[in-house]
Amino acid sequence: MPRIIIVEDDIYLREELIHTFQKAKYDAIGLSEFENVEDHLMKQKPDLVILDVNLPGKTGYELCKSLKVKSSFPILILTARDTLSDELTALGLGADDFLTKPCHPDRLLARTERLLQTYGKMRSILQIGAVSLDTDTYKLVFLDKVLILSETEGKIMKLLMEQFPSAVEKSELFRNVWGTEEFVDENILQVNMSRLRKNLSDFGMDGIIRNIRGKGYVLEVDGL
Amino acid sequence: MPRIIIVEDDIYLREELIHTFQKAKYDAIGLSEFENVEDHLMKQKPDLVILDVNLPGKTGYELCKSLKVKSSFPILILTARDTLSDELTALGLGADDFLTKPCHPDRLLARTERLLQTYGKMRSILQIGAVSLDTDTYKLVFLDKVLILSETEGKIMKLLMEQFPSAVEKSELFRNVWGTEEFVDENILQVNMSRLRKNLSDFGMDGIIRNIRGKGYVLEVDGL
DNA sequence: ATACCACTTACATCTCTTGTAAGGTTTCCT
DNA sequence: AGGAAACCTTACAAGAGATGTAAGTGGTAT
Repeated sequence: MPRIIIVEDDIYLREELIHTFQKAKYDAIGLSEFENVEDHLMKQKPDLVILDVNLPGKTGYELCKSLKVKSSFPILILTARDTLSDELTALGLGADDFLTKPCHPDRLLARTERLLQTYGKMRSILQIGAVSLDTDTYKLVFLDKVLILSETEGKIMKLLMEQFPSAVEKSELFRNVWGTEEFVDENILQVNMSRLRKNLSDFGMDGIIRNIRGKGYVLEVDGL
Repeated sequence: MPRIIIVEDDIYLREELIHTFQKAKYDAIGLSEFENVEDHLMKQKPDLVILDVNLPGKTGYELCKSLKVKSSFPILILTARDTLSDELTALGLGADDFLTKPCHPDRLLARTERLLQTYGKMRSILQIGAVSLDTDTYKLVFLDKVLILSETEGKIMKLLMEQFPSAVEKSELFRNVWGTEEFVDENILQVNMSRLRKNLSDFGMDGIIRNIRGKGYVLEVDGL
């Protein structure tokens, strides 16, 4: 049951949308908090997001832009602003579809369904900016180039991308990559970090893994 | 330069569309033959297809449906029929977007651009019905299950899917997998076919590779 | 019936990945 | 400045997985 998060401040419309999606067998959730929408959203791990444009605080456009940088779920913008320039802005910011209110439920459902289908094939793909990683095969794609990482390096990269822009603690790396919290030998992590960095560097992604002394590692994806 | 194929029987509109896309730095090609559109289209290896609905011969809907079974490029339906039911039909058949004529060039370009961006991540994916194969990593996906093939088996599978529904000759397999036309030892092909079939069978795709005595092999994807 | 083609299994080789070891470099604190 | 702790790098060897060879079985067409 795909999870759809609805970001809409009009309570009445929000409930209506939730109802529409729930009737169609979706796990529809409405957000009623408009502070830190971004964090709330990410925590819910949505399969798709419906976004209004006129929101208290950050606009839907700003939200869309920053969500698209670090997420890989589709975003559908639903708004009362119906000019071409609104549509172009939305699509330009990475929105996957743009519909205007009022919108027939069937149209909304059909568009939603189609997006979920398209993105279904990419369920295993993590995305940060122009970089994407297939977590099944550890295929890294960046600027039309492809690099296939080995299993260990891939797992490290996966963790770094999942937690971006936060840092990943060493203990967490040990737990997730080697299955043990007790990192008897720190060296093994360093060796693999070294290998991964070398590969990334040859690939054109120099210096994107930064060490945090005593803590762990972070991804540094400013330039990309 | 992404290649866009335009399937539209109205000459005037077709030229206008081609011009719009060419100005936007696309490799835009119009189809003027409406017999065997499907074969013509596939030969051009498009990155995206713009499809009219009212065509001589097969309708755009029929075309869309059969293209979607064997291809992996996005399809945008552009039509004068503007009812909700038309849109629902199109989306239901797998169309990636639905726009009505007359359509502002900027809107068309923005929608096209977005589709190309979304599908860009899947450039390396072959698709036949419910089966897909990533030709970089040889990740095979079928019914939410994932199987990662070894390089040799993956290359064989790739050829079979690329040429579907035609057969692949043994000489072609030797050329593409082992880099030599002269198949000194036929056994190596048989061994790898055997291994591939075993893996596919365990994966729930039993008997989909059929031998053609003296010729080669075909994919048999009726049931899937 | 027989010759040809296709299929299968076992085994050895090879490649790629991983962890270990050892030595070097950077950073931080006194 | 000096030393310790944390981090980085390179080389090497063991291990796992993939590939090709060999040899024998089974099926099909004439």
